[in-house]
Amino acid sequence: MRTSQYLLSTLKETPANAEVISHQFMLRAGLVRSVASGLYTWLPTGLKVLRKVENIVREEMDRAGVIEMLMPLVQPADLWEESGRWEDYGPELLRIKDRHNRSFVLGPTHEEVITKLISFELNSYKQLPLSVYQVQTKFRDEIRPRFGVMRGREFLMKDAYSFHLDQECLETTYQKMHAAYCKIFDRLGLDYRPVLADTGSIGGDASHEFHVLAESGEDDIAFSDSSDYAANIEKAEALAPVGERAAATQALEKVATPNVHTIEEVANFLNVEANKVAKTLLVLGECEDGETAPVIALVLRGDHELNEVKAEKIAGIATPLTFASDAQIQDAAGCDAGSIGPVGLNIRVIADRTAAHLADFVCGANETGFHNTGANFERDITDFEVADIRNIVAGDPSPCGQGTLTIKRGIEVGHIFQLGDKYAKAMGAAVLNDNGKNQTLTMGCYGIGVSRIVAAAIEQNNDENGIIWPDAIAPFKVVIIPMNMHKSARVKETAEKLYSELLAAGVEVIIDDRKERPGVMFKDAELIGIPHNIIIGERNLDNEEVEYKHRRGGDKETLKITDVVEFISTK
RNA sequence: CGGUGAUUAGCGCAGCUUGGUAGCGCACUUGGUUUGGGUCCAAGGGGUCGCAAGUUCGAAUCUUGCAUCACCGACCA
Repeated sequence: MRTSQYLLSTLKETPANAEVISHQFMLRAGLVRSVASGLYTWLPTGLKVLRKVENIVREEMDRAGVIEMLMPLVQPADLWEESGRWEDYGPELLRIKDRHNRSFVLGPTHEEVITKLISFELNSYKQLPLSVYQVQTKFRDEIRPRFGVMRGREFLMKDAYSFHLDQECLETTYQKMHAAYCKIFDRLGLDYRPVLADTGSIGGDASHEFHVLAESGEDDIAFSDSSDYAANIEKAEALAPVGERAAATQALEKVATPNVHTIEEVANFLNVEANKVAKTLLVLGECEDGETAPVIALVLRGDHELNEVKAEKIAGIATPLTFASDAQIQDAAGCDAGSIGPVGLNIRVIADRTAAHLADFVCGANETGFHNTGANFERDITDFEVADIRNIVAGDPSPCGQGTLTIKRGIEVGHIFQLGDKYAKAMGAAVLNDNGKNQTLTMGCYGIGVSRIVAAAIEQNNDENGIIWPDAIAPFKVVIIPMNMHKSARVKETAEKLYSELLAAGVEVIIDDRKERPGVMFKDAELIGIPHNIIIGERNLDNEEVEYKHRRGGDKETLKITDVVEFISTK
């Protein structure tokens, strides 16, 4: 490629509405342009990177015996009604109508289409197991798209689905996929971790997420410092404190705490640590049609946060988790939100494991402007349940039993699920087993955010001058930067010679043949992040040499012109 | 959806308070100059001032409504 015939589209200045590094560099390096919120055009350079990621994913899927196919972006509403997700998926599912007023969706994922297809295509257990994948555009009408292509509304995803007769077979494929994913992220050259994950709204049993570690990530990942345990904070279990709860030593006492609401204010006002205060949150329980929802109290230690995913899973608590309104709080506790406490509360009380370990603690007195001190479980609160409902915090013991947890930020770039029979049952995907009986299939699904990987790779690989691509996904392998080739016939001749030799050797090379000063060419090459730089100048030509520099840094070296092609080919 | 802020040339911004010929830098075109890290000089081209209504002799500027974009939160994965 010649820059003179290419759409380079680099920007000197950072566009005002790009916040994160990857978004800024993707715009400045001319990888993408925004069309509307969460919708992007991929410019030539960006597309090259996107395709490289896609191809690595494709190669490893193929190698793992997964078969490629392609499903439509637009899907009929019937399929979604059949799976139940027409109702369950919510407004993120973009619903559209055609000219005949028939309802369709823009596919946010393809479980429905694939499961329906498989229900027609497969008849016998002898055809199992089967794994298929596609690389397709997905559309999710995110409430707030952000960070460029990191969380766009339209994005490129690899989604794979596997079909099995039983759980054991599913688990074998799941492990193969796990290994294939590790291979993919290894090849991409990213610093990533597979972590235990919650299965979320897609449902199912077991799940791992693959995270690229980066400060700008939207997820918190918990790691053990002395084992390979890693889990999304949504999933990481908070163990019960060891030992018995301390015995009560203080009497229960009601104290006036005027205009004191938050845990911080309560702790300051009463001069105690936040970890000696219990906070009580009221949420709604499940209700039958027509009934008023019951209110349930969740008790946490003052310095801990509620884990909504864990709370939602407790039987009787409404999904999605809904906090009680001010009126419902008044009704259930008889006070404002800042003064709720478990003592004397006449509703279901669920205490977090750590909160349940408190003794002589402070809590709301269920009277606006008052708190209790010296509160104790068993003595003052007789009827309560204990559950793990908090987020783990750094320093907590690891659930694996080894070491303590630290927390890092991650960008979710892959997610694998064991789905079970949720969709197979709903869509009637079954085969005859070896007894000639109909048997519902068991499924797995496996996603990789292809376009998100491009952004994640930049988050992890950049400096003040621009992107530093991992070699495997760089848009070009080599850039030839001739110094003043419009003045020097020797430079021009050498540059052109090397360019055609590299092309002939199958190397992805771009030559900067613009009539620009050297500084401009260096800056652009660095911004775009091309790994290998060949610099050709008069000063080295007398020795039949050119300079070589790697984007990642290190000293410039000189190469004999005759050695360049081989040198680059071995990189 | 709640909160905050923004919208003036392709990009980054000023002008608005106090209404009166729409500006600057980058980019672009032309000529010259320079040539190992975003040269310098000169001359140019390019704007329904987000949209609509209102006030006014006159609106980028004041008023109202709407739209779009971004960030924080909630949501989602």
